Amino acid sequence: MPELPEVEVVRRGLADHVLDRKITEVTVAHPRAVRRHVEGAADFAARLIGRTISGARRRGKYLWLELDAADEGEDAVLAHLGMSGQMLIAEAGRADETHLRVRMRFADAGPELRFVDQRTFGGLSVHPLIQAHGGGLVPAPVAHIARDPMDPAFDLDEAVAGLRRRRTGLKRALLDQTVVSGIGNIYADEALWRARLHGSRPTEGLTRGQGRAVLGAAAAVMAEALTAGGTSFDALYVNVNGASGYFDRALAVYGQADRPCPRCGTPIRRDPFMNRSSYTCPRCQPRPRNPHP
DNA sequence: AATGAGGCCTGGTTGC
DNA sequence: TGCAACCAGGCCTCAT
Repeated sequence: MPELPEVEVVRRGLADHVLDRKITEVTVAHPRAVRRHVEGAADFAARLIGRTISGARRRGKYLWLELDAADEGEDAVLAHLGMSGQMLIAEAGRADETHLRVRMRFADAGPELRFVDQRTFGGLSVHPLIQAHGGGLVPAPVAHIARDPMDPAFDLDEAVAGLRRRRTGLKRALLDQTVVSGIGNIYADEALWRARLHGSRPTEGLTRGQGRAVLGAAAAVMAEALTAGGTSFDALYVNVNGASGYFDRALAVYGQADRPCPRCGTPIRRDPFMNRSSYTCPRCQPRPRNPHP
């Protein structure tokens, strides 16, 4: 499940393999993969052919490749990996993946870029770069996405204030990409556990200290995941596929139902949450008396 | 305006 | 054994 650390690993891989390369051929194998490019697959391809990739950027879970320049109004290829999306660098001639959705070939005839996505929640599209609401030059659909904790311009106190302005449960607020971006279900649960807070705690009752604790924990756990994920892929495998090495060893609560809490030994509990699951330690993270539903 | 629920997807797993 | 139900979950759309 690509969240911020996984997407950052992909971004770094793309920066290593596709920068300064000129696109000469684009194939869209599945129209759904470019559904957010409203002008259609043919237009998507036409806008890329002849362009040179000049930057690999990321905000939260969104990733984009700048084309030719990084000025306002210039285009970028926006990628969202969704649940199962992968960006792969593949030697030309290697067999197609079962769920290959988009292929890009380059003028240098070197390795091609493939977007592979089993569940097609993700996709690619081309957009002009605009000023984001919170600052920075981003593709238009990313304008409403908040800065993430790894952004040098991330403002922790502003993010805490954003959390406390919400009228909802803390975990819902953490997953809301307009308050702070990059956090998904896995790192939300890990951050809440580290901060010893329950996700159904109402945001309006959150102290500034608690807000800093949970966002600080989110930044820390994602930084650790990035370190782990950044070491476990070979040169041509851009996607680390969920930081597989990290998942096994370092997750304290996510997916650990009935296993002992690493801090106190109490069995971790799994509860339904928004058509998915939340994992908590019932002792370290007691449910508040006034839980947000 | 802000919040929350539903829907989109497919392969692996679980249960009858 | 075979098949159906369930599960993973980010994000967009729509309703309240």
